[in-house]
Amino acid sequence: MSADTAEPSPAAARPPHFLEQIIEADLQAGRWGGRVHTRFPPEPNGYLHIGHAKSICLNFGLARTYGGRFNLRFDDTNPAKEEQEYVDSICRDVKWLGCDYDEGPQAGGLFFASNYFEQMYRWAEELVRKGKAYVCELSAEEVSAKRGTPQTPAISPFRDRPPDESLRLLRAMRAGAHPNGSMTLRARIDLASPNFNLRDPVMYRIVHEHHHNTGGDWCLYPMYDWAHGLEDSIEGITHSICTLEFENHRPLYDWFIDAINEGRGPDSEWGPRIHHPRQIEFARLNLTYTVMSKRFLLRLVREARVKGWDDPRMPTISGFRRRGYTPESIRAFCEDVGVTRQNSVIDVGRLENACREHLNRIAPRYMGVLRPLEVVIDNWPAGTVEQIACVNNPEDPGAGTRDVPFSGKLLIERDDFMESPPKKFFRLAPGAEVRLRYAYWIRCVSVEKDGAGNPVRLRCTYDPATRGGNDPPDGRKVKATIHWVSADHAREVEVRLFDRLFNAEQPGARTGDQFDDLNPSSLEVLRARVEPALAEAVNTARSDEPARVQFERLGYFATDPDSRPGAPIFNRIVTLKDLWVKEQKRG
RNA sequence: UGGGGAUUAGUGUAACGGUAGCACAACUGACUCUGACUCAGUUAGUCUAGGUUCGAAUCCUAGAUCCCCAGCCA
Repeated sequence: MSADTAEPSPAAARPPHFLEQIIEADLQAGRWGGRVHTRFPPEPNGYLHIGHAKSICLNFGLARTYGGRFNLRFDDTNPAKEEQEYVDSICRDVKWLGCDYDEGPQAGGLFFASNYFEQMYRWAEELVRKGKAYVCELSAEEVSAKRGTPQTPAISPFRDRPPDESLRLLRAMRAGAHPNGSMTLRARIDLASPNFNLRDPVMYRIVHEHHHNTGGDWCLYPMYDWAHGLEDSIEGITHSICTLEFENHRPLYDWFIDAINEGRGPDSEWGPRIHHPRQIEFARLNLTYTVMSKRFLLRLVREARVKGWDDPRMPTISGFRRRGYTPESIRAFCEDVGVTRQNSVIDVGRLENACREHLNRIAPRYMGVLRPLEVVIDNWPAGTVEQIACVNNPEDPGAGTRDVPFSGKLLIERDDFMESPPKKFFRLAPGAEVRLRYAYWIRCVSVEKDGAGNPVRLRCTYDPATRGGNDPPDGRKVKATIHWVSADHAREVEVRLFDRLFNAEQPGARTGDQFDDLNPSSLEVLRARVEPALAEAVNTARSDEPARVQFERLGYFATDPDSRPGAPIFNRIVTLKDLWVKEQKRG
């Protein structure tokens, strides 16, 4: 298993990307006292997806590269959407990815924005007293109506309310004296700014709702723009990395911290200045044939179009985990796609490739037949069973061999036989000869069919001189090797095959509704027949991680948690590359 | 229409005034007891138009295209 540990050190092999360049320049300039401290700040309102994985790996990787720390922080400022279930799943996913926030050299810790509510509130009162914030009694609809246009300013009739009065109202808001939506605390910035985010943004709104962490302590909840920079500041974050759509929010991020710091200093009545991190934006990950929005994924789950957040077809981290992806391969993928400020769409095939690359190194091989076709070997000595030694992993010489029983009644893959094969079909056909992997060469002498004309049994002969699958002395050649199982020894197992969830490269591009591009047949469940050693290996596997194996010539498979003792279920993680499929599509 | 960003082979991504390189995809071929893996090779690119310069993907000017922004979401 030594191949498993070989993961290239990411930042070493390539030129530094723009974030690394920024950090190196900051380090060079002595900013932050040489510290690097990053964070991943999810809102617990859904499960993490592969796009989040990129952000997690980025933030954690930066901390690792520069000997810094990495925090996991829940940005839990909206109780209406957040749940403990999501908190739990996020913690698990981040750890599974190998980005440990509470153990190891990068451990910065686990935090909740909601634990800072008291501190944030004190700063809010400070801004009110400084005349930088005021209580506004406009309704949401009125604010919207008075937003103005890019050219005309917004209108806010309460912005000149005296600080004392705002302070009194703010305290009443906090005390629960007012219903949802009746008033807000707003920052007094610039009603005419072409950046709408600066048109006196809301800092606090009233939400009478139970919070997963603070329970009923608060009915006043901070908005993202007010809260986020403060969270970063409190934790001593140096580089606050977020996605491109927050670019227009950066002036606000800076404004709030500057507003708090105004008048602060060593001898100030307000206290010392607070830490001011730097927000930097990068382009989020997009994948072909994939929808990444949490809202949409939630809909898939709620409308039962998939079996849950961890359905192996979902682009969630838990979905990939259940499907059988390794964290190593997801990390390698995130490293591979790079970090820039350009919007892009990555070919989902690259994720699959990263997975194949890792699994090829570590997955033991077995033989299994998905759609069986019976083969009877006419000249096989009746009643005899031979044990065939099979290589466990050609990529890993230390993996050894196992015995697979061989007999006169076999099962092969339906796709490996064609009655009237095209020119480039090298497998079994009437009169044709193939190698059974590690076993013998067989020749098809006749085909038995059912009433509908479908082949149900192949009658073949074997060549004893090809024992072990080796070339016979007469110099004969075969162009194909196929997999097989002994019919009477094979175990039946459930296999789940997945196709992409969407038929369109960019779901929703056609009609505007991503649901219109859902692939109706993205799941196929089969009863497959596998060699006995596989069934045994699975029973002894650890339960916290799936057993991952290669079915020779078919793909990589992982045991699903639905498995029961003696009744394993295999998810196909990804197929092997298949040039024959490509050849067929070419026509 | 206002503001903020981005444009380099099919897709991604380097090159930071000095030979446009890499990965994936595609296509050839070699190897092969997995039509896998591996290896070798081929095709193919600086959004446009001007300018500065001995020299421009890089700097300047003008334009084009795409993305984001008018939640009491994050």
